[in-house]
Amino acid sequence: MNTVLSNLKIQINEKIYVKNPETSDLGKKILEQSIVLIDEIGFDNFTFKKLGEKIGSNESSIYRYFENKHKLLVYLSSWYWSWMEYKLVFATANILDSKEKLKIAITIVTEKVTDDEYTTHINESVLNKIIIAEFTKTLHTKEVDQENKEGFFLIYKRVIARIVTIVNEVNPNYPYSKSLISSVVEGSLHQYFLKEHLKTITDCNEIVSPTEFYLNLVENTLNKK
Amino acid sequence: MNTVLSNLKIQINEKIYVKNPETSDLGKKILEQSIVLIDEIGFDNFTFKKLGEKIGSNESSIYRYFENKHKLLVYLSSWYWSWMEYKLVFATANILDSKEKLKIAITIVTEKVTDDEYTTHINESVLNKIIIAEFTKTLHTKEVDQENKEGFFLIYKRVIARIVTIVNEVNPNYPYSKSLISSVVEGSLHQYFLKEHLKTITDCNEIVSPTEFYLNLVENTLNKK
DNA sequence: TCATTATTGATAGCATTACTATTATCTTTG
DNA sequence: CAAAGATAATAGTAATGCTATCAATAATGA
Repeated sequence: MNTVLSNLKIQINEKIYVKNPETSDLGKKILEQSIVLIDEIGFDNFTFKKLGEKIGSNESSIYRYFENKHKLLVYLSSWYWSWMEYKLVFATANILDSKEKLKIAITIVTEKVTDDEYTTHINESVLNKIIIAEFTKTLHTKEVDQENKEGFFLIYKRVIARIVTIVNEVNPNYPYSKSLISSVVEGSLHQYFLKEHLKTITDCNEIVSPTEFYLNLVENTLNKK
Repeated sequence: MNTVLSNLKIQINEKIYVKNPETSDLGKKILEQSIVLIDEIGFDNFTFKKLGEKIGSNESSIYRYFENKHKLLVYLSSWYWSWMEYKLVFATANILDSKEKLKIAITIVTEKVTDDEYTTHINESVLNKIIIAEFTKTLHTKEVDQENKEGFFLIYKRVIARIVTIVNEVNPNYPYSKSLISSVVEGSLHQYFLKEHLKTITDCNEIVSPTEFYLNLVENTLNKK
């Protein structure tokens, strides 16, 4: 069942890759080790040549899977948000109370990520570190509108849309549900970043979690009359 | 008085530049035109060579002012937040009511930016567009801790700290004032970005402003008992 | 005003990056 | 075992991100 699940849950837009990396050993090694290498040296210093050396393969072979490193990052991001969506749907299924459902959803997207043992070649915990450090770079390019049109960010937007739906159930009169949730999802990554690097402008630390902050924020915002 | 003000309000950390660009014509042209060029082609495609061509000067001359384009972006960001701090201090001076002061502060950091006529070589409106599109890139590098130690982000953190102080006046019992304000300042840039590029996950548009959303958010969060 | 110094411009050069192309080798699978 | 497909090795090219050198101006001060 595990394999069935791990195949089913992750569906990546075909335009993001040249050849589907999930279909070969080399492809999976590219995914696995690019996560490790980007975490190690940062996306800006990451090159296909260095990745090739790391996986004992050739630069040109990697180009057969991804046009460039930007697309690879978009792929990894899509994978991450797809996995997040899966967790979200799974955790909120069969929960009838909207408030409870929202609480679970906010927790899922803001809590600390641990590795999912069902996926062998992706370490979600390290991938999460990359998303915290590098995800904004997938959006902040001159090509964002074109890539958005091609559906590169669909899964990310769908994750947000799902939570927005729950917010609208909890409080149909609140007029900023989309901004609230996009702010929570993006902001949570930012709070994790600050907690690590700019500690003086966040309250999040070993004791106070981003989840605690955001649960409180969303509750106060929606339950106000 | 205007010149006095424009000299007084902007004080940039000396470690960010090789030679102070405010001290020469070429330096000012570098600042002025780099803003225009980064806005035009994006920071990723921006090079000192292209900037040199644009200002009719030489690549190597620009290197005498800034070590690399990253430092130039850090400089422009510092300039922006310094200008923002100035506006903030100015607008909240002599306001006695904390709630009113907070309202003004949130408005200042989230409202649409228009050009400040007192500064001749910086177009704040275009600079704001760059900050929306590129500011996170100044932080999301492998050198962030080192650069933070050297004070590269001091002004940004001070802007946030100032507003945090006001939040603490308004509601001394609210335990997440730093996360709230860092979330508002960063999130506001993000909402402007979404409004432009990923409209489906924000409520902000021509009618609803990020300022409206954030004033509501902060009010609901702090006035809850 | 002439000499010194600082600033800028022009040119060259080098290592790295971001690819593309070609050809050889190695695996599958029919 | 032959053909097709995937990968590896090598080479090459244009752009990037610099550094170094030297010449030409401009500013300054003795």
